Amino acid sequence: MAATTRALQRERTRRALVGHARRLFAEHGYAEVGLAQVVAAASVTKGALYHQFDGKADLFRAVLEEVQAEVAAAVADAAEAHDDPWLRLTAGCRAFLTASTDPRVQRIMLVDGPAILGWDTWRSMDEAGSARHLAEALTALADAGVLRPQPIAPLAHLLSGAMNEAALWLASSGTDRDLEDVWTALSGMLDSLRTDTATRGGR
Amino acid sequence: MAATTRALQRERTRRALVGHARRLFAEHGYAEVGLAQVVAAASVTKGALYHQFDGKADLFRAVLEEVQAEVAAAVADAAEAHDDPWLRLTAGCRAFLTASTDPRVQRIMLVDGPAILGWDTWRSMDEAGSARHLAEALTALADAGVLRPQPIAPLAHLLSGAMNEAALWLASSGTDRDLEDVWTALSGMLDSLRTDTATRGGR
DNA sequence: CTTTTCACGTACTCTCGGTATGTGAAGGTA
DNA sequence: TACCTTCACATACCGAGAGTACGTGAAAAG
Repeated sequence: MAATTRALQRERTRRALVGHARRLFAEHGYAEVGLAQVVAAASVTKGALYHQFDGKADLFRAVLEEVQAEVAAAVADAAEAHDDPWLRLTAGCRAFLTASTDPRVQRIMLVDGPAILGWDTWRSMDEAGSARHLAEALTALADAGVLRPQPIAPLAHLLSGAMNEAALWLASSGTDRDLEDVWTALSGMLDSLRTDTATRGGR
Repeated sequence: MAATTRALQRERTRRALVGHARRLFAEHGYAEVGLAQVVAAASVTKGALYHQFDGKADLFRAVLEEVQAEVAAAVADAAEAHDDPWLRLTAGCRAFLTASTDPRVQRIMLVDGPAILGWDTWRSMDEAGSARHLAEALTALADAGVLRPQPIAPLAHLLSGAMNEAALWLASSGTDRDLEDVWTALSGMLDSLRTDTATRGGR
């Protein structure tokens, strides 16, 4: 296929646009960033942007996809470091909490995302990312009989929402102490889902 | 005091603007609604709007305050119907879930709010509303020894986030069955916070 | 009755997302 | 290698909508 010059250039331009847009959106918020700033930072013009994307919202969507993919990868890495399904769940949750506390992630993924793309779209994108790992981990535990029999979807949404909000709070006023307190409380919630009532280590 | 003609007229105009803006914002979303539509619906002009508000975002803030006040009132009403602190908590949570499932509330309070005003501002407004009732209920239970000793703030944020997300999910694809499943799962989480491990009735 | 204030209307500006069109190099074809 | 097509952009422009400057008439003050 020759790795055509055109395809390479196209990909470089796209990378530049997404990269700079991501930085600007994260720093100032979607509404405060003009396309003029983005194309200037990427050293291209609006023509290039509209050749690659359908518009500002579509550019944001590409940025969000990248951010969510990275968070999902962090969650997956943390989970795959363990064999025990329960540890996979807790390690994944902790990794999500850590990754989502990054301000560069938050504004894009948790604040602007739903408002720009609509909640339904945001939801489906989220479930293609880290939320899928959560649902899968819960399903595996339910199948293994570790969790009390119950519908998974409502549980996954409750936990996902809890972690999203906690991450925002931690980034806003969070100390290391707050992170540990959140984790203790969240661990307690997770433990309460188990069939055995014994509390496993919180840390 | 005399209830001046001017003050009355001013208040009527403000009411009209907030009321119609609320309906339009809820129906189409903040970004899709122009100020021209709002002032036309309220039968005034942009001059009136900018005389009463600092701009579009400030108008939205007034709308959000009204919505949050109503939700908070619903929560407070439900809680005050009970004397037992635990029932006050659960009834308040259930009321919040019900009220927040209304699409007219969601888009303004849960989706657009944080993005338009910024998460910090949205958070402080939320804590002046229903989130305050949640924190107070939890504090009362902790003081009474019903809850295991633990920091309240992280817990309140986890629960608040869980309910926000659950409400959005319920409105999006929710049946009555889903509502009950969410409530069962949430009740389980709340129960797990108690000193006694006995599970009280979920309904 | 004069003067000031205030609530609002009118007309304008200006930023910014989006579009229509031009252009030159890459890549296929004879 | 001459020609033609495609593609990845650049340039110039348009329209919508948020925000502003200024005018006005009725209410309140004196």
